[in-house]
Amino acid sequence: MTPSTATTLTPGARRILEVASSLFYERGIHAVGVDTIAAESGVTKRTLYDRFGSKDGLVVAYLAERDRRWRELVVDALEAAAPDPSSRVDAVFEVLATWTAANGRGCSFVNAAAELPDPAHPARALIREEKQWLRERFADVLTEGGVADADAVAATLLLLHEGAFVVLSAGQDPDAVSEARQAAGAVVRASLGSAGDRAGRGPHGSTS
Amino acid sequence: MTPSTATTLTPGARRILEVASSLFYERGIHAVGVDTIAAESGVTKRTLYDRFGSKDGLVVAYLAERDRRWRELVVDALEAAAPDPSSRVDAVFEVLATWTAANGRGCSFVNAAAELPDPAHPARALIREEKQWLRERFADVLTEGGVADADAVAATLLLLHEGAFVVLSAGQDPDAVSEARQAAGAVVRASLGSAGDRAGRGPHGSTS
DNA sequence: TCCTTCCTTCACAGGTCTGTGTAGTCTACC
DNA sequence: GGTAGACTACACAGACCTGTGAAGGAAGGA
Repeated sequence: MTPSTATTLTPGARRILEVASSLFYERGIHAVGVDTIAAESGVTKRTLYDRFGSKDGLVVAYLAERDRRWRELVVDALEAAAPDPSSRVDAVFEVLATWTAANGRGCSFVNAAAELPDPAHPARALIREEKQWLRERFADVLTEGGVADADAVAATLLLLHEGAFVVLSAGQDPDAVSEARQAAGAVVRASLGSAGDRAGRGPHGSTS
Repeated sequence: MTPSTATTLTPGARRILEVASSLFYERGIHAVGVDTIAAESGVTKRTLYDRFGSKDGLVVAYLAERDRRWRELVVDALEAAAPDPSSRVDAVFEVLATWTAANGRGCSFVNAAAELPDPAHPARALIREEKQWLRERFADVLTEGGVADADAVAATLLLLHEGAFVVLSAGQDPDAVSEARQAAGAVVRASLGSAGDRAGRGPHGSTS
């Protein structure tokens, strides 16, 4: 538990960030004005600009804070899981299930990317890194589990993970996460199977 | 080839829709004002409101038109493909490759969903139907190909398809679509293998 | 000739947006 | 007592937002 970014904030700044985080996520970034954020934080606009410099600065802080909280969950889940690749990958998808249960509006990074087309926007780097980080966690788990083509399998797992987020929120399929979880399990088992023999049962074949 | 929605539009309305489509997609819906759209279409704001009623009406028309064009591509590709499930599923992912090459800002429906949180917004129904439609096309192809658990496999294919879109645009991984295409091929082959033929190369084997 | 459709021109209402300038208060700490 | 930091209060700039009202021109069909 390293002292988080949140700890270094002044009380007003922390309230601003909490309110902004909630409003940006629920309503969208462009749809929420700084006046609203300041009012709901019980703070003046002056304070908001003194703390975060600009609306963009606040947006970046919002994404960074969500990123931090989510990574913490993933890291903790990976440490708590049984050491075999199937269990560890499944733990990541369980975090997704928990996270989406409390965050019904999809992935804040994907949503932010939709609203911030400028590739030079500082938030875009955060978004890119978030996806890459998860992919690397998958690859680590698979490599440590002895999977040969860990990078390729990790790529597939990332696709399933992100696909679940989108199909759940935009497509409104309530089973998306559990579908992804099952498919991920099948992919991991197939990749473990192919380490020894190349047969590979189907992704929807018999489970335990 | 049924006469499309576009054909019934007046010349001015068609220009408005073309411009709005381009601007909404490239910059986002909230970020583009009706003044800009009217000006770039060489049309007055009055005409825009006479044709589409409101900005929301124009947004719905924009999404419906993109939906129509994309479905046309998918239907054509499915008809042109060899009749086996692997080829037909691959054809859908080839459409995705073509489409994303010309549409670098991700899925317009996912982006719209990010900007339109209200579940009652008419665009949300379009978005939900679009994802469902693709899933049903996958399920049809698999059922006709004799796959037993066609629905579950179709769900996985949809996850890979949507995941590719997101990882490409938000995650900025240029290989996302081809990764999804390969993974989809492996999933389909595995599901076929578990029905009849036992070919089952690994999930990351050679593709043609 | 009349009527409809499409579109133009232009002003305007009423609001919201991000961001700044100025002045001053309260609290904690040295 | 002095000082620094956090915060309030509030007006304001300048731009942009969606949407409407009133009046009229031009083309094509009945």
